[in-house]
Amino acid sequence: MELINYIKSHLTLTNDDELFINSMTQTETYKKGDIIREPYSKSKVIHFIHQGFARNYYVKNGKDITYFFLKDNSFTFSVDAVYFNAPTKYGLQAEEDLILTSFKYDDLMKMLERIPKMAHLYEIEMAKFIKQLSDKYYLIQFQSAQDRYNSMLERYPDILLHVSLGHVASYLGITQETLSRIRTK
Amino acid sequence: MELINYIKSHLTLTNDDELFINSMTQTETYKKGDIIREPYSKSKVIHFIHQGFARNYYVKNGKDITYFFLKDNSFTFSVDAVYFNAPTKYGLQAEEDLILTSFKYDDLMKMLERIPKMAHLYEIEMAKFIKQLSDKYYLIQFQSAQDRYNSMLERYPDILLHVSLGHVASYLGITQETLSRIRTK
DNA sequence: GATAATTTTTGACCTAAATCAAAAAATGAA
DNA sequence: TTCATTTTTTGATTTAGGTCAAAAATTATC
Repeated sequence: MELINYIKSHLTLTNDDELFINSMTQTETYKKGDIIREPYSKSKVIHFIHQGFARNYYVKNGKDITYFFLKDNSFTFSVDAVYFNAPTKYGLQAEEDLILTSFKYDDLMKMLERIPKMAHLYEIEMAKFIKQLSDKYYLIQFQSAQDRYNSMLERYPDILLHVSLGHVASYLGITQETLSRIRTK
Repeated sequence: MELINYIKSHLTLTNDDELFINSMTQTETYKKGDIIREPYSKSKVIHFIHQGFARNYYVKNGKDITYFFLKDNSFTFSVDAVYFNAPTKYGLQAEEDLILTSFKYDDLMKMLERIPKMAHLYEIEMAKFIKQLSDKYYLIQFQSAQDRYNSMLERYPDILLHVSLGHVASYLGITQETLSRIRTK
């Protein structure tokens, strides 16, 4: 869904508001595997996934580890960069061909000033992110590899269709070999 | 620090604003070990820790597991209850004698309406929470028990002084026995 | 201060999952 | 369709950290 339609599905915009928002956002396309943001960037850009599938990742001891998967109709940005002016560990990569609509955090603030009811939408988006992080944390803290895979199957079966085994394994905090063995059980 | 002073350390309040805020908040004290909120509550109350030390916890297979530690001058509430009207897995317990200032989420919305510049403070508090969750997640995803303890020592040495070994161990996602062995290394 | 209750440490053993390595399968390119 | 590259599976081995149990130390209660 386009960003503007996503917003309009939550609140009513005047024509002028719509033009204002469009003037502050840019839409780009990426190919599968493209890096949208490198790790250690301090970019304060917020991305909305219009179409496709992406992931946040980081590199640790030479290993590529998936931090988060991102579906269409979701937002992503670096909390470290935007709120703490610090480089983020996490890069952003297209898992498949991608259409993104992006805007600067500072411009978001201008939009919220002009269209105050959008602030609540932003608040909800932050809450969604907290909930996802929190659920994921719960999943990993004391569950076996099998349990982790099971709840992935249950909650995000669609992700498994889009993504290589290695990316899922590191997301679940297990090795690729272990995940492979679990799947063939 | 008192909630009102915490707010005033970030922005200027008129006398009227201050009275308004005070009229919507309540301060209570708790003893070490007291349960402030039971797991599975749907309470939409936001707590500010004025003095003392607390933790979020949950129970899994009969085991008590620490989800998060909470220092003074921090806020805590259930994202599930407030934003998704769902019961939260997590309870809230005083790790030591506690003074809390509490207010309802709905009343926070009234405060933000009246004092719009407070909205940014709330936004920052949500961002802080995301950062903490995110850092904690990073810690647990692919680090050894030793590494987890080390970064705890480095980043939150104060927590270790306040809290029993078992509570710290479950927070780090390891058993109490393992943590004990690590400490005596 | 003695006893009870809780918390922490130590020990022996076991298991889930990591590591290393190589084969098989799938995907892509020429 | 063949060859090259990447991804997934399978196998053998190792190990970090879990489990169970009991002793020691600390803290709380009468």
